[in-house]
Amino acid sequence: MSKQKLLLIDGNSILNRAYFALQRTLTDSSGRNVNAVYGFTNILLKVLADLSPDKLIVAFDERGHNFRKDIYPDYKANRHGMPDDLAAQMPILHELLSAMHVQIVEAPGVEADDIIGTISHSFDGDSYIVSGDRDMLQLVSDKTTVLLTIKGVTEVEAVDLDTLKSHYNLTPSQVIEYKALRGDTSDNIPGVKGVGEKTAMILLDKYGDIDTLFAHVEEEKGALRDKLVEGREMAYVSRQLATIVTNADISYDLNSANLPIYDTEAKRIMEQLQFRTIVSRLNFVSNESVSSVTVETVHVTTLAQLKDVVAGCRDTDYFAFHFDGVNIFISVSEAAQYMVIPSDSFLDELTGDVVWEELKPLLQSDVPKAVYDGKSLRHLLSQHDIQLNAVRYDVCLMQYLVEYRAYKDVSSLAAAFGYEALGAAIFALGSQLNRQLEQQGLKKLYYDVELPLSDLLYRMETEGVKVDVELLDKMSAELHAQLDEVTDEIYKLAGETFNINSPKQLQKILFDKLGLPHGKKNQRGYSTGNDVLDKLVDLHPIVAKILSYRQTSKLLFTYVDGLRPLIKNGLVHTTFNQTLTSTGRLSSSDPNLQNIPVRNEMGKEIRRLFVSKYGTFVGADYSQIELRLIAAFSKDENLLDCFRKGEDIHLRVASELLGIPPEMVNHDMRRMAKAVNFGIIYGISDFGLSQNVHLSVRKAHEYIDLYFKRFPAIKTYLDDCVEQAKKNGYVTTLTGRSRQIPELKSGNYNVRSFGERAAMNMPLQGSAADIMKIAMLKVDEAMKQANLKSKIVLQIHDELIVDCYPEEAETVKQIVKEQMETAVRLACPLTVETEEGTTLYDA
DNA sequence: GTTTTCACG
DNA sequence: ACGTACGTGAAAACC
Repeated sequence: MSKQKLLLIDGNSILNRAYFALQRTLTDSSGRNVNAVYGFTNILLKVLADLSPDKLIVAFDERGHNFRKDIYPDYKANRHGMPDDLAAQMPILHELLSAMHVQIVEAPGVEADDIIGTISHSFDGDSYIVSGDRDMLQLVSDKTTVLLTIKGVTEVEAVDLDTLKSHYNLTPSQVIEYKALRGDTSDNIPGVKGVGEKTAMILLDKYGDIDTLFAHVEEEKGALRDKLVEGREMAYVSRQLATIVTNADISYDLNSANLPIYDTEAKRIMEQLQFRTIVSRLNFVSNESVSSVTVETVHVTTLAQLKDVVAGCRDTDYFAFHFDGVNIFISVSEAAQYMVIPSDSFLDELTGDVVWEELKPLLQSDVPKAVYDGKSLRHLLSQHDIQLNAVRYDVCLMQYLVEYRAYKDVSSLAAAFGYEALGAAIFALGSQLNRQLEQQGLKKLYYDVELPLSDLLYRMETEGVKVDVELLDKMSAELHAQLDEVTDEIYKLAGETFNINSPKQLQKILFDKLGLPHGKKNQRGYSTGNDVLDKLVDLHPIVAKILSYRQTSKLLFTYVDGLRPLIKNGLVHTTFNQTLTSTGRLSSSDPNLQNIPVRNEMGKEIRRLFVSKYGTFVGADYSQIELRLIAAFSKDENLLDCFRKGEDIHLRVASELLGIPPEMVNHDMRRMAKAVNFGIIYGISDFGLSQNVHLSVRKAHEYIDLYFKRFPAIKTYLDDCVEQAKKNGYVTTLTGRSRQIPELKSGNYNVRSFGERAAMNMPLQGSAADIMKIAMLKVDEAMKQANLKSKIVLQIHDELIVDCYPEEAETVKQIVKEQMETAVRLACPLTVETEEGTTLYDA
């Protein structure tokens, strides 16, 4: 568990700042001025977005007895109360915050800063305090950061221990000492008369605190000494006034200090306040689904009971089954579930063996089942020699299609629907999500693609890929030797030893010690990425060595030595994640077999490590599938014509862009056109293109304009994607798979631009993924029909790898090519190329 | 845990 | 003026 982030808002301070920052009046539907509430809400949303905290509390001053008045009756006497116009907005803000279920803390006689001091002091995660009040800086610590509003309330400046030292030259406790000397007219803290900002800083620098100062006060001379002696008492009173209490008697509940919930009530209030832009930016949830469900859990302890449960399951439309590796949950109702805990003690009746023997026929039967992540469940059950059959509802897959959300496990999915009992949750979700699939027109995608695919992926994972362990050892030794050599040369050239893997240390060597010109900055210092290093390669021999070091160490640690612990009986079994990406692609991990080097010769050698189990690999990949899709979707005749004639697309685009015949296009021109084509797929931007081809942004912009002139239908199509996304909030693929793009509602240009590019890219990348998934199932089916024993083992987005018996290789090639090319019918032909070889290098 | 870098489509 | 190509995962350093 990571450290929790708690966001604490100084309510009065922020509302006050917002009021004075927004000079104009904003009226709500009933004519009240709500400008301060509006400013407050904006800064709250901004900080929430920037920081993504886990918890939120807003603190307010409470009018009433104030102990500071006991110390100094004039305290805050200068504040002639708030303007009526501002005071009237306080209850409106309270109403809004309550509607968003934000926890408000206030206590009689306690000021907001004391509330915040107390909460942040006792919170053991990281606290972030938002305030316009510089007094708050005294609360800064290694776990507390203060976000000060600047420029009114539109932005905040984060002050932690380092920035407090570097920008203000103060320690947190000195913030108090400073105020004791200087005072504060706005709170009517007197300070020492005649001591201002400058003098206070000088004195603090010299003595550190006022105790030391007054102990040495006789060393000061002249007027200053007199002023200090005179103001001594006031300084101590001021210090007490300025000190924020960290043990105030307040009550609050961190457990319910949740982030704002934007439900129908919050929406209603915001609409009433006429916060139109805010309303359009937020995703509101309906209140209906949040109510929690009570479920009865029956603990099954005897064999007779278990037999009853099994009989009950056989007698229903479907039942839910869940196994987390320890406990078993079974449910035939959304209001109740059975829990079985297989015992490992032979004294108990329900030992693991007994339980699994009883459940095996049920799980292997044709009785429909609801499960969460059937693929993982299959792996778990296979350890008990059970083959799961007839999964109807895989609620993990269903949820992924209905609404893409990163529910990382079954508990968070169940919780999102108000369930604590997993069995009952899976049962209920089965039929509920089925209805939603129906409503969204996604039943075909689920039943014909994703559900059967999860079974195929299970078989692919189980099949595994064979590794040449002997070669692995040899490569490891070679690369280690190579790496040692390069390391020595780098140390020699640098004149010292350092950690080459550390960007921080590398920066010091390259830019400070060797004085090489630095490029772009990252969060701490200058980037040492490859694109920067490439430009420096002619300036110093060390640069090439570092690039060589990087390449070798990447290959060695990630692909060679990194692979070793994942080898089981000479095989590696990747895991395909079917519910991770926002576009519908698969991802692969442990090991990731979708990013084995191929782009340069040295890296490609890694592919020799992966060898065929049955004799030979057949590889088949779609040629330019995404470009063909954009041609098909946009119906751009120019592009379609090119693909129908089977021409070289990059060559054709280069010739169109430069206005020269294809035979005049040279290698560089083609490379540039290729980059433009990629840009189109990614949601083009002039900057992105310029970075990629090393062109000026201006030039890149010209090429993009020119491209759209030559391929006007593409422009229309891409604009349409963005417009659809703005109108509906989502974009879709060929199969109806959808992706929400809330970024388009952002007030931030960059976030919004990202949303636009994603809206252009997802239908292409996602449809390509859809097609490949359909193709995989068709290939699998066709191979089964032909009684082949060869097995699909890998999918690399637009490429399939089949582990083949040599005598089946030719048939497999035919089947794979045929099925992939005809997986769907489009306005643009799809073409597939096949290769064959005994290792992944050759295939 | 987050950042940086780099491997892939 | 902003500060970027789309989608991923792994390793090491950093904090």
